[in-house]
Amino acid sequence: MEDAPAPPEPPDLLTIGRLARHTGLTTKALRHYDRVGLLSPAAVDDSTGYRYYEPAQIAQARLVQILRAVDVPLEQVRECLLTPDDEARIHQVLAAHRRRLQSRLDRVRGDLHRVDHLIHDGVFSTMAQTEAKQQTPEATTDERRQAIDLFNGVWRLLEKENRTIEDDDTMLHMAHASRYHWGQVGAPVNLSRGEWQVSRVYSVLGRPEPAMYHARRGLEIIRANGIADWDLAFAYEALARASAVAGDKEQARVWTEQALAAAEDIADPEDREPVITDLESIPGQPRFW
Amino acid sequence: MEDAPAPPEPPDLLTIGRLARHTGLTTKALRHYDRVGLLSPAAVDDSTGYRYYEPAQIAQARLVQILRAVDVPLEQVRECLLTPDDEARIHQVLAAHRRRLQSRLDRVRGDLHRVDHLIHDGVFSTMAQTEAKQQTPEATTDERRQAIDLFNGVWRLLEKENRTIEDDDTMLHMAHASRYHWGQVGAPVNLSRGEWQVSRVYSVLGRPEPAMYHARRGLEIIRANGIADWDLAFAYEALARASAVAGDKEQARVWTEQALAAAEDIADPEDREPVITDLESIPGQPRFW
DNA sequence: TTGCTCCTCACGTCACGTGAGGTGGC
DNA sequence: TTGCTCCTCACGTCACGTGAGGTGGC
Repeated sequence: MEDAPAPPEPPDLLTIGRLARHTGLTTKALRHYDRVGLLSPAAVDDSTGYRYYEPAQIAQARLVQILRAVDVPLEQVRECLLTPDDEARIHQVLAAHRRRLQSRLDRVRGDLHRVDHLIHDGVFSTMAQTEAKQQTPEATTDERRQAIDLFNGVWRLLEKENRTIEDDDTMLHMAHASRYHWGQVGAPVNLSRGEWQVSRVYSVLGRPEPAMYHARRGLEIIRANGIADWDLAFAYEALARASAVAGDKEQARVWTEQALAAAEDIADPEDREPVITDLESIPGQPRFW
Repeated sequence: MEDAPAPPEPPDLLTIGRLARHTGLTTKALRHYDRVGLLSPAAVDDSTGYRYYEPAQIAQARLVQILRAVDVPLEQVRECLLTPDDEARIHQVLAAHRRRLQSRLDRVRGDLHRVDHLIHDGVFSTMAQTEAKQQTPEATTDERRQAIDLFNGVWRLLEKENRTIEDDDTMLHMAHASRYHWGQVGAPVNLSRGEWQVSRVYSVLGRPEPAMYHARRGLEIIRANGIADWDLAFAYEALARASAVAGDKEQARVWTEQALAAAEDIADPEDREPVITDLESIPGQPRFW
């Protein structure tokens, strides 16, 4: 009574193609999962090499599909399969993956902005600038160079997808080191930006107390020196983010409004966008942190 | 009078390490560029294998660094080096790369949203839904399934980074096909979403006339059927985007305001964010298109 | 002798996709 | 006989990074 020719399969077992159709995975992918031991068939025909899967494996394969569809790395998927039906474990994996994706997003967004600048200013004038910087390594003091390099290094780490705990240490101290060197050679605006970055690092690391502290210091420096425009908007952004990390949604909202208001006063409209974009990455839902 | 021990180098030529320091590239990267013939040293010492670069190559290497820093593929970098000082060519490459990055951004953003939903709703309830869908393939008509699959297929192509002209063709016709099948079996809301997607495809392909046409049709269907909420906001978004593609900044601004106003009325606040985010990817600067 | 720069392989990365070439049963 | 599903290698992807093991001149 079957309308399709029955493959030579034991009853109730699925061939690789059937499982593929049940799950939205490709047969190539399923063979790959077998090879790497992520999801192996319940039985294999010795003579033909045909793979046969149990019906219970459909759920597992489907879980793999769902996780891979949002690009969870195979190793993390493996962890989810090891402790089946462990919603808490999966939740952890997803939370970690969310952070990974956020870093990726920041990175791509950064690339996009820089490409826009290259298009806008032209590559050769950008090159001329870099050249000027690098040809006079003595003109800018070593310490200034160091402050800049450290600042950029922190950015790179913030955008790194798989930071180890050691990376976090490095990033943390590096941010302080950059701020320190700015303290030796920088203008007030450099100090406030240094405080901003230190605050950002603490927010990303989920430590509201220091995040809030340095965000406040940044704002104080800005006010004391009559700095406005872009830097002011970002000072409020830091406060909003730190508040969100602290779980204070109400305060986060208030500071976000302030940041948006300050963004309105930014002279160059093209400079407004980064503020808005950045504000968006503030976790509205503290449960993700 | 030199303070560093002079490497055994012909006068005025740079060793690989020096060039690296001049450009911010690593020596590993420079050796790689040599291997693949992207940037080869002017001279190589036969006995030691030492690479020596001409001072004129500093500018080339620096260009490579700048482009790679924003992740321009090596093949595109190669094109920029072939016609030196060709700012127009570089501009083209950068414009193409901007599109690539935009696709990447959309993709990561999509993953992030889906992860949020998985975290919010739980993986198992998501699986239960998928199961329900797939277990009753006869319950939903084939045509409905086709409309959905085509719709999703268009999304995948929109997020693809290196669309060929054939991909563009496929995407275009696929969007119309999806809309057609919805026309056979869908509710008005499906039709409006179909029109929205068709409009989006034309916008992405830089064709304002049809983009505008289908955006308008989408809005008409929505109004005729009293549809509101999210769909209404996106209808305005499509009009804003199409206007931007047409180069009409003023109209784009007006429709964007409308979209934002409509977003305010969306019941679930979590559903507001996608609208805002999407509005942001509208090119404010038509020169990029 | 120690340091520093330079060299060449060979392999790893990440998750499969793409053939080539062939089998087995309806 | 034709179609369809299934199989196993082997190689490619992208841009380098990571050792291992060694050289050459101050």
